[in-house]
Amino acid sequence: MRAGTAVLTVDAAGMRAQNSGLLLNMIWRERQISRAEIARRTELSPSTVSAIVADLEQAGLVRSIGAGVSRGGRRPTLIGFCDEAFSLVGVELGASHVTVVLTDLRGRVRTQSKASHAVRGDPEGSLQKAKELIQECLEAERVPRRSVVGMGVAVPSPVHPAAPGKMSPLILPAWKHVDVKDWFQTTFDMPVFVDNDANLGALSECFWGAGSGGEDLTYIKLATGIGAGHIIHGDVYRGAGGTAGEIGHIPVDSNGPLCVCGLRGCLVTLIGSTALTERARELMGTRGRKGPTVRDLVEGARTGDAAAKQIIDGMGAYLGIAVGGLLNLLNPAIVVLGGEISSVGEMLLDPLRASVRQRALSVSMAETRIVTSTLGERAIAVGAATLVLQAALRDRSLFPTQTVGRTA
Amino acid sequence: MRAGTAVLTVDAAGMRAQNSGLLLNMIWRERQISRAEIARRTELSPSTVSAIVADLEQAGLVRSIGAGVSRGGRRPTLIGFCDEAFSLVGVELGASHVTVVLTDLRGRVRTQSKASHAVRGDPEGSLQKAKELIQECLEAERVPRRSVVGMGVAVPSPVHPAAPGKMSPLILPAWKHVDVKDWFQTTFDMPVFVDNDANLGALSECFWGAGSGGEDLTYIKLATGIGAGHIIHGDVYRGAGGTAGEIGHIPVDSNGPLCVCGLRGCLVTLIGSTALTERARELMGTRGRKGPTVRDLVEGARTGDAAAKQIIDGMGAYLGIAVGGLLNLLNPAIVVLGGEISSVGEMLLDPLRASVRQRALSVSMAETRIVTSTLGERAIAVGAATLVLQAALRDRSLFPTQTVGRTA
DNA sequence: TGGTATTTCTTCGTCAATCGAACGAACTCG
DNA sequence: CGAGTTCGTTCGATTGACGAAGAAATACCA
Repeated sequence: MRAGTAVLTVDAAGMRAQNSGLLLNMIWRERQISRAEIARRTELSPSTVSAIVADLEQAGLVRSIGAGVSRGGRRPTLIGFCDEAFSLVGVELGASHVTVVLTDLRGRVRTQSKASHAVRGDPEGSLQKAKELIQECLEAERVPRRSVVGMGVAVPSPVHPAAPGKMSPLILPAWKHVDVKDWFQTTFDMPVFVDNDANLGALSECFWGAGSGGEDLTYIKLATGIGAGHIIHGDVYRGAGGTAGEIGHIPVDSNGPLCVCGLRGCLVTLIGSTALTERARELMGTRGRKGPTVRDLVEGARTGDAAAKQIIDGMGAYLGIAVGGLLNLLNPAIVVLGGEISSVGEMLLDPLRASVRQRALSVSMAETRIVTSTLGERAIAVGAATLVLQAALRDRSLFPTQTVGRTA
Repeated sequence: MRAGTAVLTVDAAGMRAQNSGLLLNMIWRERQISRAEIARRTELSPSTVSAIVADLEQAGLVRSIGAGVSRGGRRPTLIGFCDEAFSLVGVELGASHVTVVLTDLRGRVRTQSKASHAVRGDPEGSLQKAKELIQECLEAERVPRRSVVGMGVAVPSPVHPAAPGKMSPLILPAWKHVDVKDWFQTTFDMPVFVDNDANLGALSECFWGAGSGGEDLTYIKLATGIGAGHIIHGDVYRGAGGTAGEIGHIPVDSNGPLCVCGLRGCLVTLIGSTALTERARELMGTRGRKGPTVRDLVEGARTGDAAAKQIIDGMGAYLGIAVGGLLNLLNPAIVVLGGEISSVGEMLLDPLRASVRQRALSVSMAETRIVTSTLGERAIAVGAATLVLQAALRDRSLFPTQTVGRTA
């Protein structure tokens, strides 16, 4: 009994908000565009476009960046987005580390800082650590508090849409009594957005990586845990309870080892970092006291180590079972693999694609590109910052109204 | 590099269109509501609401339906939707039959007609059959052509968003040179919408069945083929290539029989109608010349036949593997089972839920309701009609402008 | 029973945002 | 160097929503 999308009503002011938002997005996307061109594309009248652009210029969001090429008459003045007018803070609370980035409005990292920390078991300490790192970043760039739009936080837990600050008691039991969103909001007094790490990896890829230009992709984070994030119609899709994308607990081998979740042969027990390094210890021998790491595995694969290659082949085969199901069920335009191990590139993609081909309809396979991420280890923290950007590009009022415009 | 939803720009007329559309939806959803209540909920001014309601009344879409209860002052005049003002045509091209329904704007079937036909191999004959049935329905109710909003067509093939009239050459090779959408459009000269049968079953459930009230569900059609349809944020999700929901070809048993798609142990080879009836023949013996049908199986299960129960148990177990993956990947709010066999209800749901519990995270499991459809065999044809309704509720201009208003 | 407060809905003047036409500025092309 | 084109702005007209005020209908209370 549901019907058309429940949009908000519009009055005269809402009309302006909607149109100016649309223009802001267009200018952001196009990087440089003339008023005349905007008028042609939006079918708004030239006078309206001029008025709105003046508004945006006043707010310090866009500015003139010289003249374009003539189309047979007066040369157009190009309008560009002020990428550096505001800053975004992105925080990644990983399983065992905290990463903070300070980016501009084009996802470029201005400062970053990172610290190892046992996040899972120590909420208070982790938050304190995050606070220090954030302050460090803000001070390093002498960023005035006024110019920070907001803060995005990536957490290693599903996030329920109705209570975005609460962690899953199953995944992070120690965090039971903490509300992450509230804590950051009260500590830093700015808008805070919280989401799952894989979801934010997906958002990052959609904005800045392999999926840029598209609106639908799935990102798979290969690390200690295996998680996926879906972007559907340009938005993170969280599912009814926020657990969409929990690909790590898909059973792929009914004879596999027992998983913490209670099931047997979950993907994560077979290709999670722990499983990989254990297998590496068996096949490649111990390196130093602590045995081989994922980094060693990547290194081994690069230098042609047969054992490393074998491990990654096996990983591709298992992962293919889950990805095959994904293609049949969701048919995403792109599947992006992230996490440290994904840096081996084709070495993982080849066996993966072969495995998927055995399990997915050729049609869905043909429509889907499977690639590895090129954004590196900051992808998730940047994705967190991107969550703020996405919100602000939708709702202009999130950009602080600044008196002295810093432009770029 | 994508940002805020690419909405259209708004001028004064667009403002009215948006607001009147919103109001129309609200009246449709609420069935009866006063102008004052609309004004409170939409935060539109009372004068504006009155003006828009007058518009809608003029167009024959809504009408006064008496007075409501007073809240301490003048009694409100309730406005209701004219459910019977227009008609919708829904066509289902099944694997071996053609069904046509004529519904009102509340999904109620006014007339229906159905014929067996070998649809897969005979495009021309099927279309001709459909034409006859449609004309039959239109004449039976003496529906003036003017009052038909449009036609929805369900096809047993994935539908590519970019070419909605073309069938998949893999699934329906004989239909290669036919454009279904074009054919119906030129034959009946009205708006035509085409989609996959499972997608339309899902839409039907979302509007009129188990999912009504919600915006996210997955429907699984259990028949000769096994297909799923996803409703995400109130909309059919088709994926990049239109093959989202091809759950039938998820491999659930690596030792299973070979499937037409080239893989082994696909869900459809294990729990498709053919597999079920074959298994029934083994366990229940032949009934008459042709062996047991799905109907016999349902009947057997109802009357407590042990063999039938065993077959359905097995079906639930296999289906659970696929549904478990679905819950982990997509975390829908509701999973609805459709198709003839689903009428056994709990008999299928029990083993299914047990199987899913072994394969899905308890979190996603807890958030998801798994139920059987109650809409019966017309669900898909009605879903096709609903596709037209959904489009028209979004874009009022799809409703024909009629001079003499037929109301309800 | 009658008066007052409340709620509903309409009327009418005001306001805000867009549009369209006209205009000046800047440029290309022949 | 002039004609024609394109770009951006200015200004009056139009449109739709809003707000205040008023009329109608009803509940509540003395």
